[in-house]
Amino acid sequence: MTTPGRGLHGRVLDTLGPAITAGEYPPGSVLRTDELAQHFEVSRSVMREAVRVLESMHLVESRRRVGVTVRPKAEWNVYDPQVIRWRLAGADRPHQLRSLTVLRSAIEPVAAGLAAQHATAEQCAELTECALGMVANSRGHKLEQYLVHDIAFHRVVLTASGNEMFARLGDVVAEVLAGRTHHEVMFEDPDPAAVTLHVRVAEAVRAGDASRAEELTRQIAVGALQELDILAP
Amino acid sequence: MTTPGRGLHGRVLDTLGPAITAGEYPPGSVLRTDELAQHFEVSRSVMREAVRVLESMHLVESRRRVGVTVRPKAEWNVYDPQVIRWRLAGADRPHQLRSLTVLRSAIEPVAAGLAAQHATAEQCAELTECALGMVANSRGHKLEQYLVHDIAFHRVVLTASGNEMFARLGDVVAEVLAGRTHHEVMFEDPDPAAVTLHVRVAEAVRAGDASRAEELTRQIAVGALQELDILAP
DNA sequence: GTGACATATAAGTCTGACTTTTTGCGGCTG
DNA sequence: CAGCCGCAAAAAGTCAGACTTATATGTCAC
Repeated sequence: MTTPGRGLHGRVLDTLGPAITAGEYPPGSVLRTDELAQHFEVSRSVMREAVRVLESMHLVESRRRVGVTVRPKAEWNVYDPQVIRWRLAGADRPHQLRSLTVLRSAIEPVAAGLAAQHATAEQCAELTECALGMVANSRGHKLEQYLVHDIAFHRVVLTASGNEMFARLGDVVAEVLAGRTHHEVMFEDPDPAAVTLHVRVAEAVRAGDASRAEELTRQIAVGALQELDILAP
Repeated sequence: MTTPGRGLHGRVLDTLGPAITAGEYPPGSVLRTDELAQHFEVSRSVMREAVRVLESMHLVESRRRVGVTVRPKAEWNVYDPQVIRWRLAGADRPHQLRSLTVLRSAIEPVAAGLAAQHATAEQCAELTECALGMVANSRGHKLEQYLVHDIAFHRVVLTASGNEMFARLGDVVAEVLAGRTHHEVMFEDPDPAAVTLHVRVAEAVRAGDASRAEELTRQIAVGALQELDILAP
Protein backbone atom coordinates (compact mmCIF):
# COMPACT_ATOMS: atom_id res chain seq x y z
CA MET A 1 0.00 0.00 0.00
CA THR A 2 1.05 3.61 -0.29
CA THR A 3 2.34 4.91 2.97
CA PRO A 4 -0.45 6.62 4.88
CA GLY A 5 1.49 9.43 6.51
CA ARG A 6 3.14 11.11 3.53
CA GLY A 7 2.64 14.57 4.83
CA LEU A 8 -0.12 16.55 6.43
CA HIS A 9 -2.13 16.82 3.25
CA GLY A 10 -2.09 13.04 3.04
CA ARG A 11 -3.58 12.81 6.49
CA VAL A 12 -6.37 15.14 5.39
CA LEU A 13 -7.01 13.04 2.26
CA ASP A 14 -7.28 9.89 4.34
CA THR A 15 -10.36 11.40 5.94
CA LEU A 16 -11.78 13.57 3.18
CA GLY A 17 -11.33 11.08 0.33
CA PRO A 18 -13.31 8.29 1.95
CA ALA A 19 -15.95 10.79 3.06
CA ILE A 20 -16.53 12.01 -0.48
CA THR A 21 -16.43 8.60 -2.15
CA ALA A 22 -18.80 7.29 0.48
CA GLY A 23 -21.29 9.93 -0.58
CA GLU A 24 -21.10 11.77 2.73
CA TYR A 25 -20.94 14.96 0.70
CA PRO A 26 -23.50 14.35 -2.07
CA PRO A 27 -22.66 15.53 -5.60
CA GLY A 28 -23.17 19.26 -5.93
CA SER A 29 -22.22 19.92 -2.31
CA VAL A 30 -20.10 23.00 -1.91
CA LEU A 31 -17.13 23.02 0.45
CA ARG A 32 -14.94 25.98 1.25
CA THR A 33 -11.19 25.67 1.50
CA ASP A 34 -10.92 27.91 4.56
CA GLU A 35 -13.61 26.08 6.48
CA LEU A 36 -12.04 22.72 5.64
CA ALA A 37 -8.64 24.01 6.72
CA GLN A 38 -10.10 25.08 10.06
CA HIS A 39 -11.98 21.81 10.46
CA PHE A 40 -8.87 19.70 9.87
CA GLU A 41 -6.69 22.18 11.79
CA VAL A 42 -4.20 22.63 8.99
CA SER A 43 -2.98 25.66 7.12
CA ARG A 44 -4.65 26.81 3.93
CA SER A 45 -1.62 25.79 1.87
CA VAL A 46 -1.91 22.20 3.05
CA MET A 47 -5.64 22.21 2.43
CA ARG A 48 -5.14 23.57 -1.04
CA GLU A 49 -2.75 20.76 -1.88
CA ALA A 50 -5.30 18.21 -0.71
CA VAL A 51 -7.99 19.85 -2.84
CA ARG A 52 -5.68 19.76 -5.85
CA VAL A 53 -5.27 16.02 -5.48
CA LEU A 54 -9.02 15.48 -5.18
CA GLU A 55 -9.42 17.68 -8.23
CA SER A 56 -6.97 15.56 -10.23
CA MET A 57 -9.09 12.54 -9.35
CA HIS A 58 -12.12 14.40 -10.69
CA LEU A 59 -13.80 13.99 -7.32
CA VAL A 60 -14.28 17.73 -6.93
CA GLU A 61 -14.09 20.89 -8.97
CA SER A 62 -12.73 24.13 -7.60
CA ARG A 63 -14.15 27.38 -8.95
CA ARG A 64 -13.60 30.97 -7.94
CA ARG A 65 -16.28 32.73 -5.98
CA VAL A 66 -18.09 29.40 -5.65
CA GLY A 67 -15.95 26.99 -3.71
CA VAL A 68 -15.07 23.32 -4.03
CA THR A 69 -18.02 21.42 -5.46
CA VAL A 70 -18.33 17.64 -5.35
CA ARG A 71 -18.66 16.14 -8.82
CA PRO A 72 -21.23 13.48 -9.74
CA LYS A 73 -20.01 9.94 -9.29
CA ALA A 74 -20.09 9.31 -13.04
CA GLU A 75 -17.17 11.69 -13.51
CA TRP A 76 -14.84 10.23 -10.90
CA ASN A 77 -11.57 8.63 -11.98
CA VAL A 78 -12.73 5.20 -10.86
CA TYR A 79 -9.51 3.57 -12.03
CA ASP A 80 -7.39 5.55 -9.60
CA PRO A 81 -6.08 2.95 -7.13
CA GLN A 82 -6.55 5.43 -4.31
CA VAL A 83 -10.19 5.97 -5.22
CA ILE A 84 -10.71 2.22 -5.52
CA ARG A 85 -9.21 1.70 -2.07
CA TRP A 86 -11.38 4.42 -0.55
CA ARG A 87 -14.50 2.94 -2.08
CA LEU A 88 -13.60 -0.59 -1.06
CA ALA A 89 -13.19 0.65 2.49
CA GLY A 90 -16.54 2.42 2.48
CA ALA A 91 -20.24 1.82 2.12
CA ASP A 92 -20.46 0.83 -1.53
CA ARG A 93 -17.85 -1.84 -1.10
CA PRO A 94 -20.17 -4.56 -2.46
CA HIS A 95 -21.04 -2.50 -5.52
CA GLN A 96 -17.39 -1.69 -6.17
CA LEU A 97 -16.45 -5.33 -5.76
CA ARG A 98 -18.98 -6.34 -8.39
CA SER A 99 -17.79 -3.73 -10.87
CA LEU A 100 -14.22 -4.83 -10.43
CA THR A 101 -15.04 -8.51 -10.76
CA VAL A 102 -16.85 -7.88 -14.03
CA LEU A 103 -13.83 -5.89 -15.18
CA ARG A 104 -11.58 -8.79 -14.25
CA SER A 105 -13.78 -11.22 -16.16
CA ALA A 106 -13.26 -9.14 -19.28
CA ILE A 107 -9.54 -8.52 -18.92
CA GLU A 108 -7.95 -11.58 -17.40
CA PRO A 109 -8.87 -14.11 -20.10
CA VAL A 110 -7.43 -11.88 -22.79
CA ALA A 111 -4.37 -11.24 -20.64
CA ALA A 112 -3.87 -14.97 -20.16
CA GLY A 113 -4.06 -15.50 -23.92
CA LEU A 114 -1.40 -12.87 -24.47
CA ALA A 115 0.69 -14.27 -21.65
CA ALA A 116 0.74 -17.64 -23.42
CA GLN A 117 2.29 -15.87 -26.40
CA HIS A 118 4.70 -13.56 -24.59
CA ALA A 119 5.62 -15.04 -21.22
CA THR A 120 9.33 -15.55 -20.60
CA ALA A 121 10.68 -18.82 -19.29
CA GLU A 122 11.15 -17.17 -15.92
CA GLN A 123 7.54 -16.00 -15.83
CA CYS A 124 6.35 -19.50 -16.73
CA ALA A 125 8.38 -20.88 -13.85
CA GLU A 126 6.92 -18.29 -11.46
CA LEU A 127 3.45 -19.17 -12.66
CA THR A 128 3.76 -22.88 -12.04
CA GLU A 129 5.34 -22.14 -8.69
CA CYS A 130 2.33 -20.01 -7.75
CA ALA A 131 -0.08 -22.68 -8.94
CA LEU A 132 1.72 -25.33 -6.92
CA GLY A 133 1.64 -23.03 -3.91
CA MET A 134 -2.12 -22.74 -4.33
CA VAL A 135 -2.49 -26.51 -4.48
CA ALA A 136 -0.29 -26.98 -1.43
CA ASN A 137 -2.42 -24.57 0.63
CA SER A 138 -5.82 -25.47 -0.74
CA ARG A 139 -6.71 -27.75 2.16
CA GLY A 140 -6.58 -27.34 5.87
CA HIS A 141 -7.46 -23.72 6.72
CA LYS A 142 -4.37 -22.22 5.13
CA LEU A 143 -6.37 -19.44 3.52
CA GLU A 144 -3.76 -16.74 4.08
CA GLN A 145 -1.00 -18.71 2.41
CA TYR A 146 -3.38 -19.65 -0.38
CA LEU A 147 -4.26 -15.99 -0.91
CA VAL A 148 -0.64 -14.98 -1.26
CA HIS A 149 -0.09 -17.45 -4.06
CA ASP A 150 -3.42 -16.64 -5.70
CA ILE A 151 -2.56 -12.94 -5.83
CA ALA A 152 0.93 -13.68 -7.15
CA PHE A 153 -0.50 -15.95 -9.83
CA HIS A 154 -2.86 -13.36 -11.25
CA ARG A 155 -0.23 -10.66 -11.01
CA VAL A 156 2.22 -12.72 -13.04
CA VAL A 157 -0.39 -13.44 -15.72
CA LEU A 158 -1.25 -9.75 -16.05
CA THR A 159 2.40 -8.74 -16.18
CA ALA A 160 3.35 -11.50 -18.62
CA SER A 161 0.66 -10.31 -21.01
CA GLY A 162 3.11 -7.62 -22.04
CA ASN A 163 0.39 -4.97 -21.98
CA GLU A 164 1.12 -2.15 -19.56
CA MET A 165 -2.59 -1.40 -19.04
CA PHE A 166 -3.25 -4.99 -18.02
CA ALA A 167 -0.16 -5.10 -15.84
CA ARG A 168 -1.34 -2.12 -13.81
CA LEU A 169 -4.50 -4.01 -12.84
CA GLY A 170 -2.39 -6.30 -10.67
CA ASP A 171 -2.94 -4.14 -7.61
CA VAL A 172 -6.67 -3.97 -8.22
CA VAL A 173 -6.97 -7.73 -8.57
CA ALA A 174 -4.91 -8.14 -5.40
CA GLU A 175 -7.33 -5.86 -3.59
CA VAL A 176 -10.34 -7.82 -4.83
CA LEU A 177 -8.89 -11.21 -3.95
CA ALA A 178 -7.81 -10.02 -0.52
CA GLY A 179 -11.24 -8.53 0.03
CA ARG A 180 -12.94 -11.77 -0.88
CA THR A 181 -10.88 -13.74 1.60
CA HIS A 182 -11.04 -11.24 4.42
CA HIS A 183 -14.51 -9.72 4.25
CA GLU A 184 -16.77 -11.56 1.83
CA VAL A 185 -17.81 -15.14 1.39
CA MET A 186 -15.01 -16.91 3.20
CA PHE A 187 -14.98 -20.56 2.35
CA GLU A 188 -13.54 -23.07 4.71
CA ASP A 189 -11.29 -24.11 1.83
CA PRO A 190 -11.08 -22.81 -1.72
CA ASP A 191 -13.09 -24.49 -4.46
CA PRO A 192 -10.98 -27.45 -5.71
CA ALA A 193 -12.22 -26.87 -9.25
CA ALA A 194 -10.82 -23.34 -9.20
CA VAL A 195 -7.46 -24.59 -7.96
CA THR A 196 -7.30 -27.12 -10.76
CA LEU A 197 -8.13 -24.44 -13.31
CA HIS A 198 -5.22 -22.33 -12.13
CA VAL A 199 -2.85 -25.26 -12.55
CA ARG A 200 -4.16 -25.88 -16.05
CA VAL A 201 -3.79 -22.20 -16.96
CA ALA A 202 -0.16 -22.36 -15.89
CA GLU A 203 0.31 -25.40 -18.10
CA ALA A 204 -1.40 -23.76 -21.06
CA VAL A 205 0.75 -20.64 -20.74
CA ARG A 206 3.86 -22.75 -20.50
CA ALA A 207 2.77 -24.67 -23.60
CA GLY A 208 2.12 -21.42 -25.45
CA ASP A 209 -1.49 -22.41 -26.08
CA ALA A 210 -3.19 -19.01 -26.13
CA SER A 211 -6.77 -20.03 -26.80
CA ARG A 212 -6.70 -22.69 -24.10
CA ALA A 213 -5.19 -20.29 -21.56
CA GLU A 214 -7.88 -17.78 -22.45
CA GLU A 215 -10.72 -20.27 -22.19
CA LEU A 216 -9.52 -21.71 -18.89
CA THR A 217 -9.13 -18.23 -17.40
CA ARG A 218 -12.62 -17.43 -18.61
CA GLN A 219 -13.83 -20.37 -16.55
CA ILE A 220 -12.05 -18.99 -13.50
CA ALA A 221 -13.76 -15.68 -14.12
CA VAL A 222 -17.16 -17.33 -14.40
CA GLY A 223 -16.55 -18.87 -11.01
CA ALA A 224 -15.72 -15.49 -9.52
CA LEU A 225 -18.86 -13.97 -11.03
CA GLN A 226 -20.99 -16.79 -9.67
CA GLU A 227 -19.58 -16.28 -6.19
CA LEU A 228 -21.05 -12.78 -6.26
CA ASP A 229 -24.32 -13.94 -7.82
CA ILE A 230 -23.62 -11.86 -10.91
CA LEU A 231 -24.16 -14.91 -13.10
CA ALA A 232 -26.89 -17.46 -12.54
CA PRO A 233 -25.25 -20.63 -11.12
CA MET B 1 -11.35 18.18 -23.01
CA THR B 2 -10.60 19.55 -19.60
CA THR B 3 -10.04 23.27 -19.76
CA PRO B 4 -6.33 23.99 -20.13
CA GLY B 5 -6.09 27.16 -18.08
CA ARG B 6 -7.49 26.07 -14.72
CA GLY B 7 -5.00 28.02 -12.71
CA LEU B 8 -1.30 28.59 -12.77
CA HIS B 9 -0.46 25.12 -11.51
CA GLY B 10 -2.42 23.72 -14.43
CA ARG B 11 -0.29 25.68 -16.84
CA VAL B 12 2.81 24.21 -15.23
CA LEU B 13 1.36 20.70 -15.50
CA ASP B 14 0.65 21.18 -19.19
CA THR B 15 4.39 21.45 -19.72
CA LEU B 16 5.78 19.25 -16.97
CA GLY B 17 3.34 16.35 -17.38
CA PRO B 18 4.06 15.76 -21.07
CA ALA B 19 7.78 16.18 -20.41
CA ILE B 20 7.81 13.45 -17.79
CA THR B 21 5.54 11.02 -19.64
CA ALA B 22 7.63 11.53 -22.76
CA GLY B 23 10.64 10.32 -20.83
CA GLU B 24 12.38 13.69 -21.00
CA TYR B 25 13.22 13.19 -17.35
CA PRO B 26 14.17 9.49 -17.17
CA PRO B 27 13.03 7.46 -14.16
CA GLY B 28 15.20 8.18 -11.16
CA SER B 29 15.81 11.78 -12.20
CA VAL B 30 15.71 14.17 -9.30
CA LEU B 31 14.00 17.55 -9.60
CA ARG B 32 13.95 20.24 -6.98
CA THR B 33 10.82 22.18 -6.22
CA ASP B 34 12.61 25.49 -5.89
CA GLU B 35 14.42 25.14 -9.19
CA LEU B 36 11.23 24.12 -10.97
CA ALA B 37 9.43 27.09 -9.44
CA GLN B 38 12.13 29.41 -10.74
CA HIS B 39 12.18 27.75 -14.14
CA PHE B 40 8.41 28.11 -14.58
CA GLU B 41 8.43 31.54 -12.91
CA VAL B 42 5.81 30.66 -10.34
CA SER B 43 5.78 30.74 -6.57
CA ARG B 44 6.74 27.70 -4.57
CA SER B 45 3.14 27.21 -3.41
CA VAL B 46 1.96 26.85 -7.00
CA MET B 47 4.82 24.53 -7.80
CA ARG B 48 4.05 22.42 -4.77
CA GLU B 49 0.46 21.99 -5.89
CA ALA B 50 1.63 20.84 -9.31
CA VAL B 51 4.01 18.34 -7.71
CA ARG B 52 1.18 17.02 -5.53
CA VAL B 53 -0.89 16.29 -8.62
CA LEU B 54 2.00 14.51 -10.33
CA GLU B 55 2.49 12.59 -7.12
CA SER B 56 -1.15 11.48 -7.05
CA MET B 57 -0.65 10.15 -10.57
CA HIS B 58 2.37 8.19 -9.31
CA LEU B 59 4.54 9.92 -11.88
CA VAL B 60 6.89 11.26 -9.20
CA GLU B 61 7.68 10.75 -5.56
CA SER B 62 8.58 13.60 -3.26
CA ARG B 63 10.94 12.90 -0.38
CA ARG B 64 12.55 15.15 2.15
CA ARG B 65 16.18 15.98 1.78
CA VAL B 66 16.14 14.27 -1.64
CA GLY B 67 13.77 16.10 -3.94
CA VAL B 68 11.15 15.06 -6.44
CA THR B 69 12.19 11.82 -8.12
CA VAL B 70 10.61 10.51 -11.30
CA ARG B 71 9.12 7.06 -10.83
CA PRO B 72 9.62 4.16 -13.25
CA LYS B 73 7.00 3.95 -15.97
CA ALA B 74 5.65 0.69 -14.56
CA GLU B 75 4.29 2.55 -11.53
CA TRP B 76 2.43 5.31 -13.36
CA ASN B 77 -1.34 5.52 -13.12
CA VAL B 78 -1.75 4.71 -16.79
CA TYR B 79 -5.54 4.83 -16.54
CA ASP B 80 -5.57 8.48 -15.56
CA PRO B 81 -7.19 10.27 -18.53
CA GLN B 82 -4.75 13.11 -18.11
CA VAL B 83 -1.77 10.76 -18.31
CA ILE B 84 -3.29 9.03 -21.33
CA ARG B 85 -3.74 12.37 -23.07
CA TRP B 86 -0.17 13.41 -22.30
CA ARG B 87 1.21 10.16 -23.64
CA LEU B 88 -0.98 10.26 -26.73
CA ALA B 89 0.36 13.73 -27.44
CA GLY B 90 3.96 12.66 -27.03
CA ALA B 91 6.57 10.35 -28.42
CA ASP B 92 5.18 6.97 -27.41
CA ARG B 93 1.83 7.73 -28.99
CA PRO B 94 2.02 4.58 -31.17
CA HIS B 95 2.82 2.39 -28.21
CA GLN B 96 0.05 3.92 -26.12
CA LEU B 97 -2.39 3.51 -28.98
CA ARG B 98 -1.60 -0.18 -29.18
CA SER B 99 -2.02 -0.73 -25.46
CA LEU B 100 -5.35 1.03 -25.52
CA THR B 101 -6.59 -0.87 -28.55
CA VAL B 102 -5.78 -4.19 -26.90
CA LEU B 103 -7.60 -2.96 -23.81
CA ARG B 104 -10.61 -2.07 -25.97
CA SER B 105 -10.56 -5.49 -27.58
CA ALA B 106 -10.90 -7.07 -24.15
CA ILE B 107 -13.52 -4.73 -22.74
CA GLU B 108 -15.90 -3.75 -25.50
CA PRO B 109 -17.17 -7.23 -26.44
CA VAL B 110 -18.06 -7.93 -22.81
CA ALA B 111 -19.60 -4.48 -22.50
CA ALA B 112 -21.72 -5.09 -25.61
CA GLY B 113 -22.94 -8.38 -24.16
CA LEU B 114 -23.97 -6.65 -20.95
CA ALA B 115 -25.55 -3.80 -22.93
CA ALA B 116 -27.77 -6.33 -24.70
CA GLN B 117 -29.04 -7.37 -21.28
CA HIS B 118 -29.35 -3.98 -19.63
CA ALA B 119 -29.84 -1.30 -22.29
CA THR B 120 -32.94 0.85 -21.88
CA ALA B 121 -35.28 1.48 -24.81
CA GLU B 122 -33.85 4.98 -25.07
CA GLN B 123 -30.29 3.67 -25.25
CA CYS B 124 -31.29 1.18 -27.96
CA ALA B 125 -32.80 4.04 -29.94
CA GLU B 126 -29.61 6.10 -29.51
CA LEU B 127 -27.56 3.16 -30.65
CA THR B 128 -29.46 2.57 -33.88
CA GLU B 129 -29.40 6.29 -34.52
CA CYS B 130 -25.60 6.28 -34.18
CA ALA B 131 -25.30 3.24 -36.44
CA LEU B 132 -27.48 4.89 -39.07
CA GLY B 133 -25.38 8.04 -38.80
CA MET B 134 -22.29 5.95 -39.45
CA VAL B 135 -23.88 4.39 -42.52
CA ALA B 136 -24.99 7.77 -43.83
CA ASN B 137 -21.48 9.17 -43.57
CA SER B 138 -19.54 6.10 -44.61
CA ARG B 139 -19.07 7.26 -48.20
CA GLY B 140 -17.85 10.45 -49.74
CA HIS B 141 -15.11 11.88 -47.52
CA LYS B 142 -17.35 12.65 -44.58
CA LEU B 143 -14.84 11.26 -42.10
CA GLU B 144 -15.48 13.90 -39.44
CA GLN B 145 -19.20 13.25 -39.35
CA TYR B 146 -18.56 9.52 -39.38
CA LEU B 147 -16.18 9.88 -36.45
CA VAL B 148 -18.75 11.71 -34.35
CA HIS B 149 -21.26 8.90 -34.73
CA ASP B 150 -18.61 6.22 -34.25
CA ILE B 151 -17.54 7.76 -30.95
CA ALA B 152 -21.13 8.19 -29.82
CA PHE B 153 -21.87 4.55 -30.69
CA HIS B 154 -19.08 3.13 -28.58
CA ARG B 155 -19.83 5.50 -25.74
CA VAL B 156 -23.47 4.39 -25.62
CA VAL B 157 -22.48 0.71 -25.61
CA LEU B 158 -20.06 1.25 -22.73
CA THR B 159 -22.59 3.27 -20.77
CA ALA B 160 -25.45 0.86 -21.45
CA SER B 161 -23.38 -2.01 -20.06
CA GLY B 162 -24.36 -0.74 -16.64
CA ASN B 163 -20.81 -1.13 -15.36
CA GLU B 164 -19.30 2.10 -14.12
CA MET B 165 -15.75 0.96 -14.88
CA PHE B 166 -16.68 0.25 -18.49
CA ALA B 167 -18.60 3.50 -18.78
CA ARG B 168 -15.57 5.54 -17.77
CA LEU B 169 -13.62 4.15 -20.73
CA GLY B 170 -15.84 6.15 -23.06
CA ASP B 171 -13.41 9.07 -23.05
CA VAL B 172 -10.46 6.79 -23.72
CA VAL B 173 -12.17 5.13 -26.66
CA ALA B 174 -13.11 8.55 -28.01
CA GLU B 175 -9.48 9.58 -27.81
CA VAL B 176 -8.35 6.44 -29.65
CA LEU B 177 -10.94 6.73 -32.40
CA ALA B 178 -10.23 10.41 -32.89
CA GLY B 179 -6.53 9.66 -32.98
CA ARG B 180 -7.00 7.02 -35.64
CA THR B 181 -8.91 9.39 -37.90
CA HIS B 182 -6.71 12.42 -37.34
CA HIS B 183 -3.18 11.06 -37.07
CA GLU B 184 -2.93 7.38 -37.99
CA VAL B 185 -3.99 5.31 -40.91
CA MET B 186 -6.61 7.56 -42.44
CA PHE B 187 -8.68 5.67 -44.95
CA GLU B 188 -10.41 7.45 -47.77
CA ASP B 189 -13.61 5.94 -46.46
CA PRO B 190 -14.20 3.61 -43.52
CA ASP B 191 -14.20 -0.14 -44.06
CA PRO B 192 -17.75 -1.10 -45.17
CA ALA B 193 -17.51 -4.36 -43.27
CA ALA B 194 -16.90 -2.47 -40.04
CA VAL B 195 -19.89 -0.24 -40.67
CA THR B 196 -22.12 -3.24 -41.23
CA LEU B 197 -20.86 -4.82 -38.02
CA HIS B 198 -21.85 -1.73 -36.06
CA VAL B 199 -25.36 -1.88 -37.48
CA ARG B 200 -25.64 -5.53 -36.58
CA VAL B 201 -24.41 -4.87 -33.03
CA ALA B 202 -27.13 -2.27 -32.64
CA GLU B 203 -29.67 -4.83 -33.81
CA ALA B 204 -28.35 -7.52 -31.47
CA VAL B 205 -28.47 -5.18 -28.48
CA ARG B 206 -31.99 -4.13 -29.37
CA ALA B 207 -32.95 -7.81 -29.65
CA GLY B 208 -31.37 -8.54 -26.28
CA ASP B 209 -29.08 -11.15 -27.83
CA ALA B 210 -26.05 -10.90 -25.58
CA SER B 211 -23.83 -13.54 -27.13
CA ARG B 212 -24.40 -12.22 -30.64
CA ALA B 213 -23.68 -8.63 -29.56
CA GLU B 214 -20.51 -9.84 -27.89
CA GLU B 215 -19.34 -11.87 -30.86
CA LEU B 216 -20.03 -9.08 -33.37
CA THR B 217 -18.20 -6.55 -31.23
CA ARG B 218 -15.32 -8.98 -30.99
CA GLN B 219 -15.14 -8.89 -34.76
CA ILE B 220 -15.02 -5.09 -34.71
CA ALA B 221 -12.18 -5.33 -32.20
CA VAL B 222 -10.29 -7.78 -34.41
CA GLY B 223 -10.54 -5.26 -37.23
CA ALA B 224 -9.12 -2.53 -35.02
CA LEU B 225 -6.24 -4.79 -33.96
CA GLN B 226 -5.48 -5.68 -37.57
CA GLU B 227 -5.36 -2.02 -38.52
CA LEU B 228 -2.45 -1.63 -36.10
CA ASP B 229 -0.83 -4.89 -37.23
CA ILE B 230 -1.27 -6.34 -33.76
CA LEU B 231 -2.99 -9.37 -35.22
CA ALA B 232 -1.89 -11.11 -38.37
CA PRO B 233 -4.40 -10.27 -41.13
C1' DG C 1 35.24 -1.50 9.20
C1' DT C 2 31.52 -0.16 12.27
C1' DG C 3 29.03 2.63 15.01
C1' DA C 4 27.40 7.06 16.87
C1' DC C 5 27.01 11.78 16.04
C1' DA C 6 26.96 16.26 13.72
C1' DT C 7 25.62 18.97 9.72
C1' DA C 8 23.76 20.50 5.63
C1' DT C 9 19.94 20.19 2.56
C1' DA C 10 15.53 20.19 0.58
C1' DA C 11 10.84 19.37 1.50
C1' DG C 12 7.16 20.62 4.60
C1' DT C 13 4.38 24.02 7.14
C1' DC C 14 2.40 28.35 8.54
C1' DT C 15 0.96 33.11 8.18
C1' DG C 16 -0.59 37.32 6.28
C1' DA C 17 -1.16 40.34 2.59
C1' DC C 18 -2.58 40.97 -1.91
C1' DT C 19 -4.92 39.83 -6.68
C1' DT C 20 -8.37 38.01 -9.71
C1' DT C 21 -12.46 36.16 -11.14
C1' DT C 22 -17.22 35.61 -10.86
C1' DT C 23 -21.72 35.75 -9.06
C1' DG C 24 -25.62 38.05 -7.68
C1' DC C 25 -27.82 42.07 -6.40
C1' DG C 26 -29.66 46.55 -7.02
C1' DG C 27 -30.66 50.28 -9.42
C1' DC C 28 -31.15 52.38 -13.74
C1' DT C 29 -33.46 52.78 -18.16
C1' DG C 30 -36.56 51.50 -21.94
C1' DC D 1 -42.45 45.14 -16.01
C1' DA D 2 -38.47 43.49 -18.52
C1' DG D 3 -33.93 43.85 -19.51
C1' DC D 4 -29.45 45.56 -19.05
C1' DC D 5 -25.42 47.51 -16.80
C1' DG D 6 -22.29 48.02 -13.29
C1' DC D 7 -20.90 47.66 -8.53
C1' DA D 8 -19.53 45.17 -4.50
C1' DA D 9 -18.70 41.08 -1.96
C1' DA D 10 -17.00 36.47 -1.66
C1' DA D 11 -14.03 32.87 -2.39
C1' DA D 12 -10.25 30.90 -4.77
C1' DG D 13 -5.74 32.02 -6.45
C1' DT D 14 -1.05 33.87 -5.93
C1' DC D 15 3.01 35.36 -3.67
C1' DA D 16 6.86 36.09 -0.28
C1' DG D 17 9.29 35.06 3.76
C1' DA D 18 10.24 32.83 7.97
C1' DC D 19 10.38 28.80 10.30
C1' DT D 20 10.27 23.44 11.18
C1' DT D 21 11.38 18.71 10.30
C1' DA D 22 13.22 14.73 8.43
C1' DT D 23 17.11 12.51 6.50
C1' DA D 24 21.16 11.46 3.57
C1' DT D 25 25.81 11.87 4.08
C1' DG D 26 30.13 12.72 5.83
C1' DT D 27 33.17 12.62 10.04
C1' DC D 28 35.23 10.98 13.82
C1' DA D 29 36.29 7.83 17.51
C1' DC D 30 36.66 3.15 18.62
